[in-house]
Amino acid sequence: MKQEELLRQARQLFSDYLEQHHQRKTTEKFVILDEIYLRNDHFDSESLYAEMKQKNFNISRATVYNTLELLKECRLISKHQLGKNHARFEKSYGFWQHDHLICLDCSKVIEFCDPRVHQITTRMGEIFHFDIPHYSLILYGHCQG
Amino acid sequence: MKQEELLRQARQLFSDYLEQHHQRKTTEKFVILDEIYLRNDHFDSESLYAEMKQKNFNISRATVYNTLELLKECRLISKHQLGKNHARFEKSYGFWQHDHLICLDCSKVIEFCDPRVHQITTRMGEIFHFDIPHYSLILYGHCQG
DNA sequence: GTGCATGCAAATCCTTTGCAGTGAT
DNA sequence: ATCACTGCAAAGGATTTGCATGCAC
Repeated sequence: MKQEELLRQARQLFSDYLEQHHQRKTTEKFVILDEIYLRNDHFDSESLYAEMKQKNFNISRATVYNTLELLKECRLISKHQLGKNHARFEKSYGFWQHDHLICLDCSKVIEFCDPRVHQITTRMGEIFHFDIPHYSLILYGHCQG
Repeated sequence: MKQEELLRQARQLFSDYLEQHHQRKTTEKFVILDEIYLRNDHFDSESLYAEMKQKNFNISRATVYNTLELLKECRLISKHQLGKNHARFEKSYGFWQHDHLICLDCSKVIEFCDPRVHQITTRMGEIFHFDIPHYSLILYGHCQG
């Protein structure tokens, strides 16, 4: 799918979500969505905020955080808490669900998929009678090891 | 294994570790180790610190954090970053490695084991040529779901 | 005796909150 | 016209740091 088409659909999904949840469709929210879907990396809130400033969008940190929360709720982005002061976000609409392998030396992030992860969440949900809408799997290692 | 025997071995392992890493064997470090091995829960640094205060051990937060770090390095405890301001520790010597399922509603923590987790870490290590000494798997769900 | 570890408090980091003003409905 | 959303700056909580003192070696 083309990048523009993906963004168009993401905007539509966000718009629908805001409507359903009686949230106002502000310019700021959509500017932030656009910015995120232009990026292809694992970014943090500060670098997103900095990029806004640099492009002369007068958007506050509070709004960045509020919008990231909304986008997370409607699953247009995913958030990964890689460590205490190390939260990272990435766009998720139109991409495969995946997990992360992080190098403890150079902080390189590798994405991987393994069907067994889903099997585990399903099985544990059954065993303990939990509905499991979300999980976090992060492998920490040394590259070239 | 009896609790006292487990603690005795943990103390010995800690002592050896400190010696090998040229760290001083202070009273504070061993008092903290004892305190942790008396507990059977997933605790945070503040509750450990509070318990010290309550028992009239004059130990500072700095020392609590320093010692937790050392105990983590020598694998006598494990640390789980359940969310940004939500780190939890538990003793790990003499216990099976396990992962966690957390209820988003009542914060209940369930421990589980699944051999597929280890298979995944091994496989990804092979594929990406990483040495993977550590990982984190946390499932977030709703109980009674 | 030397100098690393400790206690204390201030500093730090990311994130959240309070408030007054703005703009979406 | 309403009142939820925004920008700004100050507050917040967990953890780290700096410095003077004390204790392990």
